[in-house]
This record gives sequence, C-alpha cells and structure tokens, in this order.
Amino acid sequence: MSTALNERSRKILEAIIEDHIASAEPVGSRAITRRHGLGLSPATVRNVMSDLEEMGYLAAPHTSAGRIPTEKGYRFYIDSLLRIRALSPQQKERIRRYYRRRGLRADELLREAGRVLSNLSHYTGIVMAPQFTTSVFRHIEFVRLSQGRILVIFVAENGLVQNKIIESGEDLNQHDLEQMHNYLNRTYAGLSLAEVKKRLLREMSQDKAQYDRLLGRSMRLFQAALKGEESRELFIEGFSRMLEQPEFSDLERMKRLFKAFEQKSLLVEFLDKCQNSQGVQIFIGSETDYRDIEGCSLITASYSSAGGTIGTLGVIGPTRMAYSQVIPIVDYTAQLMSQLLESDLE
Amino acid sequence: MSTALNERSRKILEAIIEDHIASAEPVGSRAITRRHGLGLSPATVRNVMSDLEEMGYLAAPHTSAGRIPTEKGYRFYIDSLLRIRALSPQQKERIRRYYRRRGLRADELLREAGRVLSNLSHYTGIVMAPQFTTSVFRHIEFVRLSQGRILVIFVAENGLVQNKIIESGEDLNQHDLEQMHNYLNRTYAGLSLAEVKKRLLREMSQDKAQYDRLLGRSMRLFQAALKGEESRELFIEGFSRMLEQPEFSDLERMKRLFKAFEQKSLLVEFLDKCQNSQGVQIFIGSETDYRDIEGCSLITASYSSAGGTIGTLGVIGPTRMAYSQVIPIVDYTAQLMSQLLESDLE
DNA sequence: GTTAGCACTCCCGTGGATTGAGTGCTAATC
DNA sequence: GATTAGCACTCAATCCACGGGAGTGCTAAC
Repeated sequence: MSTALNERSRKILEAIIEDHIASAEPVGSRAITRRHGLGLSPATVRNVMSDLEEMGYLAAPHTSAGRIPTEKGYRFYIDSLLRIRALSPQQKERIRRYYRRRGLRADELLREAGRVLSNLSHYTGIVMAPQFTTSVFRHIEFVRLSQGRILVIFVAENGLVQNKIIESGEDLNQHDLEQMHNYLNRTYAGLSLAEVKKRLLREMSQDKAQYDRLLGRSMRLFQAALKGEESRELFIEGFSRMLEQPEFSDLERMKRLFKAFEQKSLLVEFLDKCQNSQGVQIFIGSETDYRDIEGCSLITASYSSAGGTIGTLGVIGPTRMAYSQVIPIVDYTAQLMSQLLESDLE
Repeated sequence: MSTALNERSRKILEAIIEDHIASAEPVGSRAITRRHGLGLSPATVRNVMSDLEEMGYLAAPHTSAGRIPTEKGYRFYIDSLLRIRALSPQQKERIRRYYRRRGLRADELLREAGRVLSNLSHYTGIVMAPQFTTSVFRHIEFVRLSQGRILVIFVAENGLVQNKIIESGEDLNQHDLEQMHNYLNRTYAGLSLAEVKKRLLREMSQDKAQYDRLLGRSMRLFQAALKGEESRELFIEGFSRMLEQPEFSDLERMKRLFKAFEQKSLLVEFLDKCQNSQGVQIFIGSETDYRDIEGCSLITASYSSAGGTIGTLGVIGPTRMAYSQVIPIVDYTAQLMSQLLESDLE
C-alpha cells in the first residue's frame, strides 16, 4: 500500500483505463488478464485493483461490478502513463486539407475548425474567436444608417470583421463620415486596438484644442465605437456527438449539459482563463470547476498571432475520452489556426 | 357516421385535443366528462370518440388507452375549431419591450427574435435572415487583406452587413480599392442587389470600351463579389426547450431531431419555400414533408421590408403544440421584425 | 508473492401476478 | 331513437420473485 505505484500497478491501471475508454463499461479483473495478458492471474490483478481503489485511482460502482477510473485515475494516466504520438505528416496533411477551400473568411475558418475538431475527435468541438480588442487594427468604416445611427465596421489585420451600431448625438452625413474614417485609417492602422485606445485618449485630452472639428469628432466616434463590453464569439460544433456517448443517455444530464452549451457565457469565461497558457491543457471532470458540464473533460489549446495568444479552441467530451487521439488533434489544429490567421499578413 | 361533424362531435374533438395538448397523455372518455362536463355520460362520449376514430381524427395507441389526435385531427382543429385571439395591447407592448435595447445590429436583432420566440412559446424559435440578394444595396467597401485577397463588405439598407473574401487576379492597393468602391457607392446605392447585378452586366458588355481601367475593374470586382451561391443564415434558438417536451424523451428521436437542426440546410430550403406566403402558416407533422423533424409542427410567418417578404421566422415544437398561444406570437413577431428592419430607412 | 478455489454480492433479464385506466357491447332508460 | 348504466374484456405498467452471470474478497495452498 505504498503511495507510489510500481511498474505492475501502472500497467494494470493503464490497461483498465484504456479498456474503459473503449468500452464505457466497468472493467473486471478477468477482462484485464484476457485482453492484456500480463502474465498474471485474475486474482493477482484483483489484489492490485483493490490497492488502486484504496489509493483513489479506481472506484467500484457496486460490489460485483468491475472498476472504473476516478478523476484522479485519469489525471495520473494523462500525466504519467499516456504517451502522445505526434501526428504523422500524412495525418497532418489530412487535417490541413479541410481548410484548403479558398475565400474562407476568418469567422468561417474558425467555425470550420470547430467542425473539423468535432469530426476528427467524435466529440464536440469548441472554438473561441479572438477578442477584437487584442487584434491589430487595420481598417475602420462608418456608414450612416439613419438619423443619428451609424454603422461602424472594423477590420483587423487577421481578417476578422466586426460591426456595431452607435448612436451619435448629431446627424452626420456620409461624406463627413468618409472623411472621418479616412483620417482614422491613415492615423491608426497597424496599431493594436489597445494601443489605439490609449493614443486616442491621450491625443484627445492633450492637444484637444489643436484639432479641428472633424478630427475631434472622428476620434470621439472611434472611441464610442470601441467602448462597451465585448462578448467573444464561441463556436460550438457537433454537439450531436455527445448524444452518441453512452454516458449521456441519461436525459436529465443531457439537458443540463445542453443548457450549459446554449448559454455559452460561462464557457467563454472559462476558456478565457485558459488562454494565456502554452500548449495543450486538459481539464478532467470537476477540474473545470464548472458544474454544468460535470462528467466532461476539456482539452484546449490556444492559437496565436503575432506573438501573443488570441484565442482558444478545443474538444469537449466525456471524462472517458480517447485522450491519446484527441490531444494531438487539438494541438495541431491550434497551430494550424495560428498559421492560417497569420497568413493574411504578408 | 356521416362525414361532416355535428356540433357535439366538434366540441368533443376540441376538448380532447386541448386536454391532450395540456397533458401529453392519451385522453379518455371519463376525463372529458369530468373536465368539460358537456352534460354527457362517458358512454356517450365513447361512442362519439369511436366515430371520430373511424373518421381519422383520433387514434388509439392501444385498446385500453385513451385517444390522441391524429394529424388530420389537428388540422381540423386548426382550420375549424381554433379561434385565435389577437394579442392585447399589453401583450404586444410586452413583446416589443424585448427589442428596446438600442444599438442592436440587424443580425443581433434577428437572433434576439429567435430567443424571444422560444421564450414566449416555450418551444424552439427559428429565424431565417433575409437573403442578401433581395436587399437594397447601400454601401460596398473593399479592404485589401493580402496579395490578391480582398475583403468585400456589403451593407444593405436594412442594416444587414455581409462580408466575403475574393481573390483578384492582380494585386490592387488600398488606394485604388477606395476609388473603386467610392465609384460603386455613388453609382449603385439604392438599387436592389438583383438590379445591381443586371445593370452591372449590361454596362459591362455594352459600353465596356468607354470605361477607363479603374471603372472596368470596379465593376468586375463587384461582380465577383456578388457571384456564388449564397447560404442564408438561420438562427435556431432554445433547442433545450425541446428536451423538456415529453415526446422527445426518446433518445433516438431526439438525436435525429438534433441532427436535423445541426444541419440547417434542409430547414433553410423549407423555410425558403414558405417565404412567399402571406400571414401565418402552419405545418403539422408530416405536412412539412421533411422526415427528420417528424412529430414536429412548424408555425411560420414571413417578415417583409419595402413591400416584399424578405425572410421567415417561426416556432418549431411537437405536433402537440399550444397553437392558440403560439400563432399570435409568431404573427406579431413577424410584423415587428418588418417594422424594426424598416426603421433604418428614414 | 502468487494463485486456485469458493462463497458471496449485486445487477439484470425474465416471467408471472396484479392493478388500473379505458374500451366496446348490451340492455335498460328517457 | 338517443342516451346511459353496467359489465366483461384488453392491455400497459408495476411489482415481485427467481435464476444466471459477472465480479469480488478471502483463504489456503503453492
């Protein structure tokens, strides 16, 4: 009952977890000896399993069922047992092919990534789009919609487009608006939006007087367009895959999970917290600390552009997930998104 | 056994359907006499029910259960028994209040409509966005993304924004692009996109030679931006409401339904066919001729702008739907969308 | 330390038996 | 002739007992 696991226990734990991932059923001692023939009898395996349960890596649904891994079991499996094979060039090529279609807008690209993640993993794909404020500003455009209502269109360097309606106190005609956005484009293109905000603030207060009416108004409009909380877009694709998982044949549970997905905001918040980490992150069950998706694991990776991470994508599935297959897919997809979003720059 | 229904049969049919809508259970003869006390004994009601079954308005799941309405029964109910009360001014005001938030973009407005439809009806709300080609052209903008890749942004009179990436053979700098879209905006604003297409074609062939290089290129770019199939956006909101309906406690069925929603394209196709009809349309069960949503009914209405219908919205729920409540909500929401999308014009 | 053997536990499927809601029919009643 | 009370019948759903099977834990032998 030493707390460290010896080679044999690890082998058995691994075998149990892998069998359970494949079958979704509790795994018994005989099944292990049959399928993994470690040169041990069922009785021996039973003793080891009993120890593993004692240590919290396994649990028994009831006396005469086999064992299923606990979250601690999965955690150990992922940290110590799992070896991830990098994708072969062929596999990478196969994934890349999904994105080959030309003329895909950035948002379409991200949604497509969600679909691909779902299809390849057989779970649900999630992609959080970049926060606009972290992007590099490329272009702004004002279009007068009606008395006092102006449509603002931003374009970021990575090709993401966002639009917004602002209400300006005074009515501005389209010609003035054009002059205004021309000025803004000349002045601020190439800066990050955060920087734009800062400069805007400085310039407006510092030398306010020096600017003529038009420029002052341009800046005020820009500022109005930039302010306000910004909800990040989240693409969730392939939820129906979840319906295929036996663990969600419980309707009540399904319903909760679905509502969580429909809500999105909590998931966005969570992914936002993941965003600053490098590489693939794995959250098993309650490790997400997010009750509605109980029984699920989350594999995420962030994608980046121009140095910083800008968004997060991943796969959400039951804790009993085929981690070894999903992890490299998520990893590579994140790399790919970084490349593809970058490629709009020359 | 005459084929026409007398007053008494109609009353009983109505009572059965309304009870069934409320309870989702087969309705028995005693329940009718108890809850609707028509001054008849259960035995009499049984005789009538038997006739109604004979005529195809009711069906019995098995010998000793009550009766449930058939699609024919619902159809008769809707066509002949149901009287719809128009919404009271208070109810209308309550609905309008949902849209009072300012600065809502057209697409946000439509999605919000889906949510509101879902919340008020307790079923799933669907909103098909206007087809861009039928909109009135207000503004176009070209933004150079990279070597040969141009982002095109369209704005329609109703405030809808669409963007697209086109690949131009030659590399154009941003300054040229601006001149081009300025020209296009001056020339074509206010026309419907269909008309723009036509004029573009005519002008390009007729007096091709007369145009200078820039104008010719502008038109070619515009044309490139307009071509290609256009997938209509469809907002489906509140699917989780379906999970609450007892008829979908069958997992297999749920799954089919969900996949149908995830697919969207068939639903778009179907709604597209509804679009040219006036007023509220109701499709009961297999009347949609769309197998995946079997057991569901669809209540739709089209919203319009500048005379023509531009999109369709509605509610999808089980055939056992609270028609009398949902119909006026769908009707009024469609009217409201017409108004709200119009209000961008002065 | 490992393993064979065995008693024990518990889930699950099967097959009556029972219950209850509801029907259809018949004969009596209005 | 329409309506209704009464009654036999049907069928799904529920409960319960039972047996089989999978799996465990313990003990004693290797």
